[in-house]
Amino acid sequence: MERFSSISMAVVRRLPKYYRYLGELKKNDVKRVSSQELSRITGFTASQIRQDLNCFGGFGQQGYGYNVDDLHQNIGSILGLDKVYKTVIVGAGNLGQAIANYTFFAKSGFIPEALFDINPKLIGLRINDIKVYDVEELESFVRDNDIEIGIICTPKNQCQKVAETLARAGIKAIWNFAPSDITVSDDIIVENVHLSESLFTISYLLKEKEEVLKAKKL
Amino acid sequence: MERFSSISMAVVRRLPKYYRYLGELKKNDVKRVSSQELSRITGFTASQIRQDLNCFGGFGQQGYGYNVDDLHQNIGSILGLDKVYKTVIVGAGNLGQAIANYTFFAKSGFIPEALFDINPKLIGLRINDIKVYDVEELESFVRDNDIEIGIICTPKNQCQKVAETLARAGIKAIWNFAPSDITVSDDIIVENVHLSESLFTISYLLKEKEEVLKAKKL
DNA sequence: TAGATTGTTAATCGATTAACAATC
DNA sequence: TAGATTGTTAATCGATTAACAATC
Repeated sequence: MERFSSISMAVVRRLPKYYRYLGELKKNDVKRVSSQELSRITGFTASQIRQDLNCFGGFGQQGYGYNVDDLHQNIGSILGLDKVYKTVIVGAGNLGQAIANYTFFAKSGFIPEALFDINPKLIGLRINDIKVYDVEELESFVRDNDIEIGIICTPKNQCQKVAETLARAGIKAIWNFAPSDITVSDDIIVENVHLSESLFTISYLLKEKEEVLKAKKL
Repeated sequence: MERFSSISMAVVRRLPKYYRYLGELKKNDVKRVSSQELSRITGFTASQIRQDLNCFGGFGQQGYGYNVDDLHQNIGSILGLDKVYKTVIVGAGNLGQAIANYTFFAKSGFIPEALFDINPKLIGLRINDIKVYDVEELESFVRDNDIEIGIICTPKNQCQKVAETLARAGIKAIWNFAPSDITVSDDIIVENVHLSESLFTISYLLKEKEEVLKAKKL
């Protein structure tokens, strides 16, 4: 995926964290917060936080800090959370069902309009009131319903085919949980969630730690 | 989590990708590969690949490249994939079940020994032949069975409590899928999978793209 | 006004890329 | 030997941190 903006991905990937912590402050009725306090909460430096926020505008006020409500709403809007996105979930196994049942996504504006599967036992079921369709109907469904985001929860061997179908139907973004990279046109946004890579990082760190401890003892 | 090693996390997080692509080359009976070819496949630069690999040793040979089998095995061993890790999954909802059913993890050496839940309807069930226990038994189970990795698949409001129980029982690493950060002793490895942050990144990029297109048309 | 804290520039640090001698 | 490609050093680039004037 090509990018045109000057905002670095490092900054973009911190925004959801700010958003989440600000949401918590808001829930606790905190009205103002300084970059120093945000630093304590998030673990980023105060300087970095001020730099990050200033990529998008001067949300703060000297001597005061940031208004929690305002900043929360502003970041939400920067993240595009003030609109609704229609999604489809392809693959109605455990993972697809988990996502269909995860109300937080729907609450955040990502609305699953349908699930798709090849398994006849699943087709026709309703999961969290979302209907499971035959994957044969995926292309027309996406096209006819102006679906923007496709969520791939199929096994590895299906994901490329599904991605191509979604691309043909005019999908704008793909959230891919299959443990394989997919190749689609450059103008479709692809976000991979490679769980095994996350898990392998754990085993690397476990091993590294063991080696360091061993070395220290000698 | 404190780290003592000089290897940067940027490098560590690329290792699983190398491992995966090398596994695919191996499956396709490719015997040797150059950094240039790996660059084409992975999208990293050839220079970066050589730098990364040389953090761990000279696996290549001038004029030849890298032996696929050897490199695959070496990176596997660097990642700690040549040993077996006992795990528990806390939370036997859709996500916990998805992970319990995901054979790839077990094949990679991460063996789920038990699931835990508070829901009496789930306790006693077997999922992919893994028994669901009452979460009350979590602490003693982890302690008595030398569990190394705890996988948290509970809702947000449970995860901190579960993390503390795991910590008390002597867990070495926590893989956290709950949409909240957990606070545990610094010597426990914590890997967070914050799905909403990944999703919000998509909506940011969708919005950014729209704005850029709009600006271009003016 | 004095104190606090931002917005922003400059300095530093770390990661990536380029270049090339070494060598298979 | 000639060609290919690594391992490694040096150069560049980008991201983070420090510093401080502006100002609420």
